[in-house]
Amino acid sequence: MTNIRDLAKMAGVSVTTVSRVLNHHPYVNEEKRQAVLEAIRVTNYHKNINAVHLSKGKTQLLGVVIPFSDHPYFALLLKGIAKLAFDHNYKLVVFQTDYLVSREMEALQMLKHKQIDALIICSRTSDMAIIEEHLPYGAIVLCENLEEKRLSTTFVNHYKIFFDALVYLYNKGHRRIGYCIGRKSGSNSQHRERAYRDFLKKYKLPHHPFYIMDECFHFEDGEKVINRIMELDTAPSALLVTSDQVAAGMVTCCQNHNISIPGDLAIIGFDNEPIAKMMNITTIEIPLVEMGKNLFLQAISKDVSKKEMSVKLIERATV
Amino acid sequence: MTNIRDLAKMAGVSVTTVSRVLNHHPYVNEEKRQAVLEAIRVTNYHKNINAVHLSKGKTQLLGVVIPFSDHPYFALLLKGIAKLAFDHNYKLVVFQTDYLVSREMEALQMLKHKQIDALIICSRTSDMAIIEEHLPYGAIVLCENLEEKRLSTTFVNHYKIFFDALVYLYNKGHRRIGYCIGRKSGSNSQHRERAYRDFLKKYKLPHHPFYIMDECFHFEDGEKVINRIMELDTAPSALLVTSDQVAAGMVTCCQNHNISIPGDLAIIGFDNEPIAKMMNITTIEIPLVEMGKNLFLQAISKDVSKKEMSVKLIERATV
DNA sequence: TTGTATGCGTTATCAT
DNA sequence: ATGATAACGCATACAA
Repeated sequence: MTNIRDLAKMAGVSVTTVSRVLNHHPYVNEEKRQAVLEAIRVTNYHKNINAVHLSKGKTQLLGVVIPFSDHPYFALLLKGIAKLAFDHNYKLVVFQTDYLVSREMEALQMLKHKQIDALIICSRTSDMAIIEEHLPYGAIVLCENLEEKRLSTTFVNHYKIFFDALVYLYNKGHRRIGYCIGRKSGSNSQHRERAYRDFLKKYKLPHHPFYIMDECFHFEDGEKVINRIMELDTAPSALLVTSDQVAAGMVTCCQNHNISIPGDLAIIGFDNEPIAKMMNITTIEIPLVEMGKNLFLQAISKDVSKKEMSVKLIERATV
Repeated sequence: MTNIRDLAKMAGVSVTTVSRVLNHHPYVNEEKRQAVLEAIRVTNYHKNINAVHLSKGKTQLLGVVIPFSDHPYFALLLKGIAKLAFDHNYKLVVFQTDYLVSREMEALQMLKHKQIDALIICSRTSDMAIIEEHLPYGAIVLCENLEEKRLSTTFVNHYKIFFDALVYLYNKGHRRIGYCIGRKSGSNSQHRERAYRDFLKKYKLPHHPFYIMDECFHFEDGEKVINRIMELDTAPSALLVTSDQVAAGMVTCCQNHNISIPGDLAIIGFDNEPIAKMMNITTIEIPLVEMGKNLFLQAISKDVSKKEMSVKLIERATV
């Protein structure tokens, strides 16, 4: 494996000069430059990037933490991140956590070990205390609305979105409204729960614990939801479903069970994933690719920033 | 940023001793070990992994090339890879290529630059000549049935699968059978095309170019296929669809257009993705997660191996 | 059991 | 414009 010193010897120049032509620095005689280039050519030389990283203290590597890679929500986020990463010559190390803290810790460890320059956590599992502890080692970007002054975030206002969607359903005549979320513990879910409670209070509607369903992530989970609803004495007449995947699963399942949508059950999905368009599902569009792009920019930026993205209700056939 | 030398000074030992306790080597006095540990504790020390990489010439990083991250086929492959990567303490650098050669080259470059130890290419875009050229820099694993003796592969027998599926449809009475694939140029597609031609020949069926549709990857593409079929004078009575995503899109679209499945159109999907089960789609199960695991093992192995995985027809309601 | 010295391949500083 | 040399932080052969 030929190195920069070998090149220097071959071209009859110093390593510094070699380094200069390698990095397109000015102040190098054209003849010598050609000599170096020739040495590079004959030896089929190429840099050992690890040496560069050690010397520079940077890796051009960005960590991205997602719970699942096979979910459109995160795939679209990733798409936005990857787009800008490519443009800025960054590579991505993807951590698929399945919501396990241990996996997320792995990413944090890599930041500490300087193997990645910064870390984007699309959905956090570990405590904020742990996150903050790792802030000295590099930028950490999150997707939540947080007070913490030392880290950047890109998010949507889940409280407002949820509240508005609930009011929308109320105005359509619905009085028995439930919702499906992913994890119960996520901070986004807490905002949603607060919105739900505030909504019930404002409109003097009774609280029905069975109308709240968690662990809804994938297409298949839509089936579980419908099955559970069918067992209820008084089923909800409308559901807010925080993923079009799950909403699509519900629509499919309802067809099998001859449940009419929106007649028997109205559904509002989230994200405006491609499947929502095809299945004509009313949904709340979240600009995931744009969010991904912003996350990347925040990750490589020296400054801390907070960015709220706006969403859009797309009225289709399930309400 | 404290380093190994600082620790040595603080603990009153040599850097070698520090390195020994850091790497859990034997032959180190317990007292000194404690002294080093104490120094590590008070300084909150942690290794600079880049230095380790430079010194060792390895990174514990594995590259994975996929065209899309938001497609279940590749997501499941990735899941299998990620599972074993975690167990073996490897991290993954994911390259999402969108089938662009330039993106794939990026991955190859990283291999050349020793930033990744090996590379798994789940769907190849660049020429084999380019791939072979990079073989000296690390293991490259592919998902095709290849002769090349210097690289490992994990694959399914696309020729046989296609041929058998066509015969299956024939035996069900179908005489106008078409198929949908992703890229026309991929080597897997070539095997399929050969199977199709051989099938037509054997059963003396006419070749109808319009029965072959490419660029079918995602859910939405199912709609395109149905629209195209509806414009045909004599539409196919059955379709082999190389992704359950697309098959699901077709089923959904057919419902909107009152096209009966399997009455008007029979469909066999591929992969046995979760959506196929929910929508009751007849499909050919490919053990993607298992394939992913095998790909990983091949990537870190010193030996070259070829592994054919077997598939299973799952009969459901679309044929 | 421990330490010295050197290698890993590059970049950066400083002098000329 | 060019070069010598010192970082960068760790691993390891060899000596003791």
